[in-house]
Amino acid sequence: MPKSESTSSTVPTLGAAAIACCSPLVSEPLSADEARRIAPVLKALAEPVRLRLLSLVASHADGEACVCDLHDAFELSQPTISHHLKVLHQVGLLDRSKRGVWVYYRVREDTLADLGALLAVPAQVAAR
Amino acid sequence: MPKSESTSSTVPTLGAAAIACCSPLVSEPLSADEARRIAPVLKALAEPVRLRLLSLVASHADGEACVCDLHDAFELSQPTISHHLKVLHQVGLLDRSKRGVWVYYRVREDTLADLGALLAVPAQVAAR
DNA sequence: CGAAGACATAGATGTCTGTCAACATTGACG
DNA sequence: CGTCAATGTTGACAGACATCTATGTCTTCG
Repeated sequence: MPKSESTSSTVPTLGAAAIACCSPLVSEPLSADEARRIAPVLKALAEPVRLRLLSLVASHADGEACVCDLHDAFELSQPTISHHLKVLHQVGLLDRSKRGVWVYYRVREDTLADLGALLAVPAQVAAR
Repeated sequence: MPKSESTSSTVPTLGAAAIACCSPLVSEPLSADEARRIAPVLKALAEPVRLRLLSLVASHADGEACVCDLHDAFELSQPTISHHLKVLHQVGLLDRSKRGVWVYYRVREDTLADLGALLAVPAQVAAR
């Protein structure tokens, strides 16, 4: 019986739930707590290799990619790639699912979209 | 005669120009160069204090705030706030303008909006 | 069972970074 | 001109982080 992983719920305080609550950055001052919750998600993205990893996963066929595919795209050791994927997973930007020997990663579009909305500039603010 | 600063052009390789070129993260794989250009901007944002600083500046009256206002909102030394503001300025997220003794910072909405667009999930991708 | 392959974890190491204290700079004002 | 107030700069230091090698854990397959 194939184990149906539930690693996604390992870090319940991060991910989309940490961001969806907040109004856009430029609309009202962010509280210290909100900033502390959101910063790790941005920090996970703020690394060239992880940015490319996320982008690669998202644009891969079927929206998911296994570690081997991703590893081949970089000149980095497999543990390093694994480490970066873990970081992206921990903050809720990537979903993991193990099928057979392979582990597939998929972009959590809700988290990414929430981040995008947080950074977006609402029309009434832009017309300043 | 009040000096009209041009500190904005100190780091021409960063800011909005570094991001506006790229299609959304999830649309196609990011090149290594694009990732290298974009990551510093995200890294500047990926810090709780800087997140709050940007948010504070944006929601301040007239969209700008002087260092003294910002400093008062944190329990950090003035040099530390100054350092964070410099980081945000260097990547093109904040504009500086000195008027008399005070230095006013203002959010560069173009850079921020470009970042938001980069992270946004286009409709055709979301409908997967 | 045993070997091989895919991925994760652990420990080590060099580099980056957030913070502060001390000092420098600049403009207002008596 | 001299003092004060608002910012920026420098140097130092502790903690965080990206990367590697070595090793561990599963899963498949002969």
